[in-house]
Amino acid sequence: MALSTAAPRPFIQQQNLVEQVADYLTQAIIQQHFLPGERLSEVQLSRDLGVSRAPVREAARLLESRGLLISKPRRGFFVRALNAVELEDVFDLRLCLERHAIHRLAERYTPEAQRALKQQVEVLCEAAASNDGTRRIEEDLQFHRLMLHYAGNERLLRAFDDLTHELRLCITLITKTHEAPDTIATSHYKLLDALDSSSPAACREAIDYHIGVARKFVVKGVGETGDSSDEYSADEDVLSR
Amino acid sequence: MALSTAAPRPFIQQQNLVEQVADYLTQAIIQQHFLPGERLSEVQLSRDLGVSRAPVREAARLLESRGLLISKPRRGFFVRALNAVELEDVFDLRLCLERHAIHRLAERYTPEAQRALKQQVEVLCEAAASNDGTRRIEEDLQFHRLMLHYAGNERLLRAFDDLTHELRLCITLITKTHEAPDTIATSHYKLLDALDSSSPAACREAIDYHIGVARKFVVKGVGETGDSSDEYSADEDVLSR
DNA sequence: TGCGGTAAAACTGTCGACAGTCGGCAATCG
DNA sequence: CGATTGCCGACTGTCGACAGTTTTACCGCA
Repeated sequence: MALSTAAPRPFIQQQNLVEQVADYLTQAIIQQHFLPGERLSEVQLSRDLGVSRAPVREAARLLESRGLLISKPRRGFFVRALNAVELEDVFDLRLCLERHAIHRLAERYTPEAQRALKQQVEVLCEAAASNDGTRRIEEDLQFHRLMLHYAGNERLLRAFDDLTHELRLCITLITKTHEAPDTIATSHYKLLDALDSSSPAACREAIDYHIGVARKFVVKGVGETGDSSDEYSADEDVLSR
Repeated sequence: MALSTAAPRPFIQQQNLVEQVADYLTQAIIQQHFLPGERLSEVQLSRDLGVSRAPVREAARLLESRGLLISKPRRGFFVRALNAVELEDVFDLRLCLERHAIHRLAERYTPEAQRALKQQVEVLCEAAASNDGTRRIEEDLQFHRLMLHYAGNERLLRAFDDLTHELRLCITLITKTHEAPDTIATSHYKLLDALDSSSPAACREAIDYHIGVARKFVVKGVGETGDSSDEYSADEDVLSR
């Protein structure tokens, strides 16, 4: 939990402290330095990072809004642990967003978008071949992010980004699962082909298949490690207010 | 998924200062006490509300994550002003979410859901007849919230709630526009009929029409008042990172 | 009168401190 | 011996203060 850097004034120097702390926490969480369900102490973090509690609190709130942390009043922040149902919901929402995006994109598929996506697939394949699991995942997400971007709806992109944070929460669990580079390549080229064809049905089929595969991968991977019980989610009444 | 509202809530629930401030700010914003683009001073708010700056800052961060405020580093917080494009994006995303939701709901349309939605339409009609514009809007949103809820994807509901905050940002502008109660009634009963029919095509058509009408209403209303220039959005590169 | 530069004012980012609260532990009672 | 109650430590919620930066106001100068 506590990192080794015990210097009175560690690496962090200038720029927004809140963002730096947020980045640090994000990395620590998705790299499993903080385990799901683990409680994070504000003072402890302040000491470890050499900053006061204010930036830590604000960063924690930021991560809470991104779904990486959960706050219990007067108890503090806990690392979010996705159970199986929540994971299914995440992929269902992802399907919802990407279906919409690919249709919108097909309506306005410019050569520029085509070029950018094609290039990104190449980068992705390269990453897949390099055996760097984390980078492969990031490049994969970046491809989809590009799709959402060229779909032309900034708000849609933001919703996807919000979701992405939660995706990373569980995806990194299965970084080891090494998908064959050519499988990834064909999987993504299918999306490009569907876009080229301008056929809504083809687009939908392609994206459904694509996300279905990803979902199976992650759900299976998480299922093996076991979904921690959500002891912190105190059965909130979602209909209130 | 707990829809049992009988959860043992504590009788006295002393609300956080943060939440109280957030509620105050939210109300002040959607009631146009703070104008779009206006800068909010932390110290000013602290003085006015009789609290320190810490809760104000945290509340502002919260509203920022909800899209009601925008923060510029070392400049402070500004009330978000939606321009025409952003407004279109909001309704496009809403269409995306609700299309998905109504399909999921059609797959698992329980009598309980049917009853709850029907009842909510009645409440909505009553509100529409009462000439209370704000309440009409809230009951309308609550109907859609119920739809999303019974669709069975909590994450989808959260995405909708996030969007709702931005919807309120502009909807209240046109509170005066008084839609006829029977128009609202038929508009929503069409959704229920589509759900009863269990036909995906009918569901999609109904929700497309429904949201299309709402969109026109709001876009027209905002267009009249004029969309303030987004001088605070410093042309950020959305593709970075 | 218009303009540029400087200084004051105001504000945000950050910090340390205090008080109320929660969870755990131990002493007490049945 | 088990359950209950009171106490203790730790931690969060909140506060006021300081430093650096941005904005504004003012003044001299052309």
